[in-house]
Amino acid sequence: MPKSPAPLYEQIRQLLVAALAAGEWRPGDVLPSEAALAERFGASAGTVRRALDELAAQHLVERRQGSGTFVSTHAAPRQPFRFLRLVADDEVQGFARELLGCRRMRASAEIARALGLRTAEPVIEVRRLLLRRGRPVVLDELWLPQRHFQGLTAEVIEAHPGALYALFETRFGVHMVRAQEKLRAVAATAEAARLLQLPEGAPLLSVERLAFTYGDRPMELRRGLYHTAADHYRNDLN
Amino acid sequence: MPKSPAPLYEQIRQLLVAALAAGEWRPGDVLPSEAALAERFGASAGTVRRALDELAAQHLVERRQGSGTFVSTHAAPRQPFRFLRLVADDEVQGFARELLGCRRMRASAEIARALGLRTAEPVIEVRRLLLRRGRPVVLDELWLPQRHFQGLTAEVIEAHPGALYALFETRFGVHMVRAQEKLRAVAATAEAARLLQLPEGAPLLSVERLAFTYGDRPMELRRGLYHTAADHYRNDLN
DNA sequence: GAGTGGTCTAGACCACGTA
DNA sequence: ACGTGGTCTAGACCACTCA
Repeated sequence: MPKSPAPLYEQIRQLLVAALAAGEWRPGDVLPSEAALAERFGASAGTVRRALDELAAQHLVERRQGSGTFVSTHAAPRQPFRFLRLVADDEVQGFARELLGCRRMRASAEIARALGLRTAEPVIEVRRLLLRRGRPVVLDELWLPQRHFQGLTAEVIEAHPGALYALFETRFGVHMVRAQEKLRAVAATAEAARLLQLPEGAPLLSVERLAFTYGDRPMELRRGLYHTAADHYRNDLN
Repeated sequence: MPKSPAPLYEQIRQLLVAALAAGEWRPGDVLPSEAALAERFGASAGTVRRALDELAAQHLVERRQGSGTFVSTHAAPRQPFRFLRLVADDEVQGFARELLGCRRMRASAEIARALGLRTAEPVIEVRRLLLRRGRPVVLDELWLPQRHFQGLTAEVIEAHPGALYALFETRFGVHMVRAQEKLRAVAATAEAARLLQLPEGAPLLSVERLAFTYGDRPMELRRGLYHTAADHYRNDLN
């Protein structure tokens, strides 16, 4: 509990997040206008505007002058790989994908801890490759709490043309809002080397990601192994 | 040239950046109050406030309620290593430093291109180790345009207790504002292995950083090799 | 042309830090 | 007690999008 109550724009921001989490508006939908929201929350337009600006800064919504304020979506619009920081040295864009597997399993202690589950709760494991110019550059393994992703199978993934996070939105109503990554340099295991067509022991960039949906609830643990010979992980520091 | 002129708050922001670059206020100094700046620029307090908020979001200034608006500094206050994303797995903080060398040299083509110099222009090269619990974890090499760092020697570095970027501010008036990093996994060379006390070929995280001062002028090229056994590079994605 | 977000203003009041 | 930034309001006008 804060000593002094949070400012009104912050309270409104939280109410809007709660409404987004409850699905009042889906990704891609347009929100009510500032004036309408001001009336709904009994605040001035300026205060609602501030709340919306904060949400836009967090990429929860997207503002378009003349059109309205829209719920952000991983589908279609901008980058289909908003959270993927791997870029080609020659700036070539895009990846091909190859699904390696999708199976149900029970959460290891580590996976359970990361996702806030009990050990041995059911999770779904997905493994795949990302390729650039026909060469594999990323080996991805990811784990999802099964209760939020009922019905996710290899067929569903293969049938979906867009990014995984777009599939999660449209099919399961799970929108990834932010993520934390831990990076390390590791030596390729025999299996990783085989899949990435590298010698065993080759240096790989290990990227462990925990992705969160509305309300900071962890919804995906992902471990990527990036081959960084002709690609690099780009990061901007402010 | 933009068709329509930039908004007033953006013009004011740019004027403030220019004043910061010209040294009208030094890192740590307090800026004039919002009201004073509003009079100076002939704008309303709200418009100046917006400009200052943008600068605060970019970490160019720091606002303290009741005290004033201050020019950001790498010296003392918050993190002495604002741009260093390497954290210990057990969250232990801080590093010891060991200077390996500081010498004048001529810019290679690559260094010149990164720093916007002509090939063979004079630069200063610094090499050092960062240690945690007595063990080396980072091997840093960095290159600086000599004309902006006249008088930088090993003795000057050794005599300075704080972070390098704090030294650059106080001694050379160069404040690093933002940076771009490119990360790769590489195999330790013989020399890197020796300095980091690792077997040759061990996987290392290579971090190539280009740091910019006011006005997006590149002022430092740095290449770090991070040993990521008990530490990891942390990144937050929004 | 109607409706949306974007800019700019003026003013009131509050919260905080310092002397 | 004073000066600072932080919040909130009300209203005017502009710029853009789309039917």
